[in-house]
Amino acid sequence: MQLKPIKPSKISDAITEQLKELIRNGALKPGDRLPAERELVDQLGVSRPSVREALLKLEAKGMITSRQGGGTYVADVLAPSIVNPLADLMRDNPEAISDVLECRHGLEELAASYAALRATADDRDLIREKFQALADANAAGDLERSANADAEFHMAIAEASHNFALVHITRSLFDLLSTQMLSNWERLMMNPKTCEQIHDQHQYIYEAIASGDPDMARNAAHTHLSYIGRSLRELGEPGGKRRRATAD
Amino acid sequence: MQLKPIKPSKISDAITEQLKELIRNGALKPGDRLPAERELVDQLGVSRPSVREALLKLEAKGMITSRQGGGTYVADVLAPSIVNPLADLMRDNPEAISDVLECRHGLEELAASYAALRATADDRDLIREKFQALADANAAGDLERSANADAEFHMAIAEASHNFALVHITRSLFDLLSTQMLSNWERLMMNPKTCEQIHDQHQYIYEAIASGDPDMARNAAHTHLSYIGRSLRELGEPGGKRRRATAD
DNA sequence: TAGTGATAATTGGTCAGACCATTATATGGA
DNA sequence: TCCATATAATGGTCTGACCAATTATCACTA
Repeated sequence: MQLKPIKPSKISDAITEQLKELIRNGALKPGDRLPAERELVDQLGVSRPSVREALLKLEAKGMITSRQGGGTYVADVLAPSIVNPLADLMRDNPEAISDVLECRHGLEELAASYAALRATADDRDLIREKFQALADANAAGDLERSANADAEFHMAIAEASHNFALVHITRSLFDLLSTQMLSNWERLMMNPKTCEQIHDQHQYIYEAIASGDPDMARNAAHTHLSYIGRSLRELGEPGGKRRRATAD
Repeated sequence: MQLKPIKPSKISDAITEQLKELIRNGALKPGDRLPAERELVDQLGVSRPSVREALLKLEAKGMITSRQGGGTYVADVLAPSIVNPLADLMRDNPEAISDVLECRHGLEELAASYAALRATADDRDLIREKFQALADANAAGDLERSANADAEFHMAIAEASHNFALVHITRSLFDLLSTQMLSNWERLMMNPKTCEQIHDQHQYIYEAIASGDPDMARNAAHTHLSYIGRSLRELGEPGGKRRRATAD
């Protein structure tokens, strides 16, 4: 059974809650200026470190911003509030992004292999449908639509693996990379030859799954994904190679 | 055009970045204890409030947790977003356990392949060490110790892949399956012949990684894990086969 | 009068040192 | 050996001060 902590009694938490409530109910609107720290100290009857802790937490959540000498202001709600710690960990860190990408690709090979073994007729129809939608979007030159179609194509394969965990993790990694994916896709699709090759690779994957050959499906997925990885590296890091083993 | 702030120079931000990097590259693993605040003060040459600010930010993001008198510990950033839903799924749906196992095995093959490519001399030493510890525990007949050693052996391989996403997800799945693993291990080890074969397979994996051949490492891992999966199915579901494609 | 520049007040950022509350560890006795 | 107590370690809070950046003020000039 889940019990609440007896004492959540950190002073700064109480202050944080109070301020969050003010922002929630509209007493503090985006752009409003908060009272100065020393003023809050007087009003709340606590010390300045406690007030600062509370403000720091809100700032870490992106709800307020502070400028030295300027004051503290309620952040614009329209601003993207990144609360996902993992996304934060990956931001400004291309290496971490490629790690996640690499991981996802490994899972997709696995999914392709199991999909070949376990896909039902309905699964195969759905994959074929997504493949067709992707080809159409590509032909139409609609980059955003084709990027989404690509994601749906690969997710359909994951679902055809009939492995709950695989589907879930794959989807999580997709979400994690969602911000990156469109730009990656755009860079890849700039080259018509690359575009054509990717189309062929998708078709091979589909055909391997449809024919029920797990090894062929895995190889097709591997070929496709290593091609994508290679292309992205060439585009993104001209002359630069991964150098992970020297990190320590 | 997007310009960077001229001075992001808050001291605590620098500390935060440094700690995040340590978490990213695995120097600080989930569950690890951070140095005490006063010790960080000495090491970094800054004041305690600055250190506290940095820690508070990380805590607000959910990357660490602090207990008064206890210390500060690294949380697992992937666990909440990916593993918690899986834990729920497994509780409601025991069938999902084999899915998670299957998924983990796929990730381990991937890890073995990348470990062969990227393992440093230190990595290889650690893997060898864990392999030896596993063999010793096995010889001593200590089931619990050998089950733990097995987990550590496979985690050492994951870490040698130098892919932080792979390490985190693998660790999370290990934790998720930890309750199952001991009983599985006990069932497997009841048969001396199985025990011996598993030892040989572990050795092949280690040798493949040490020789730096990714395909061989992947195959060795695949052989090992499919053997485990097969053995468990034979032991656990006598006469019963997976029947996944009918699940929907 | 309107604009401009220097000056002062305000405000967040940082520091030092101290004490308290809680937890972990070592110590000692049964 | 085991358990209770004493001790140390650690995060939480506080006071007070000074620094750095910003903003507001106001006198001065064109």
